[in-house]
Amino acid sequence: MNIGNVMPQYFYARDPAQVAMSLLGRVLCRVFRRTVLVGVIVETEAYYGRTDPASRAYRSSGDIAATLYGDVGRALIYGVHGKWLFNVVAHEPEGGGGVLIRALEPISGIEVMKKLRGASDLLQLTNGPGRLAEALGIDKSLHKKPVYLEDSEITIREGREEKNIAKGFRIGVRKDLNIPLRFYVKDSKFLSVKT
DNA sequence: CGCCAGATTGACT
DNA sequence: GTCAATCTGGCGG
Repeated sequence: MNIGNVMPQYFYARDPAQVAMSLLGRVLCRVFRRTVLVGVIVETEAYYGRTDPASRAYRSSGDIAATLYGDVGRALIYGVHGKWLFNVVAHEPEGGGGVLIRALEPISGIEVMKKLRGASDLLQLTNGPGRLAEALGIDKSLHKKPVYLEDSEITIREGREEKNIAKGFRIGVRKDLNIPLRFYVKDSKFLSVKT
């Protein structure tokens, strides 16, 4: 598979929902101790800024909120329930927001992913935000790193443009907005929840 | 400084 | 179906 060049920074300078949709079929590429770990993005969620009750920027002015309103195309690593979640900052010039990567289809470096996860089932390696972070060795040390630079430890690449897209409401969110902000590749076997 | 909730997961009844 | 481990930021004392 041709994983292509990195997506340029301006790719992320749009409405988070647009970016979340456009990221499906793209490739997440992580360089971890000389090994390249690669997966195709099959599930994403969009989050907004202060107007979104589910967003960490809803009522905070800390580092995470500042990052959500800062440079687009940077990783936002956030810990919940002891797991790390991987997001990319994406928003229009005057706004704030980001995209949560929720599931991948493993492509390369699968043996290393299995070792990092302590699991052997291919379908269970990267089918959830906490799981894919563990499988790719993602932790807070990648916080704020650009994903649009060729020599970055973590990058997002062209891959392909996915057309078979389905929508739904966000997973695990207590106070969701009234619009569907979860996007996934219909019929993928690697989703975080079955629908 | 202590307490609590949360964009989760895996083990167990 | 239930439940608790585990980590960070926000908020009250």
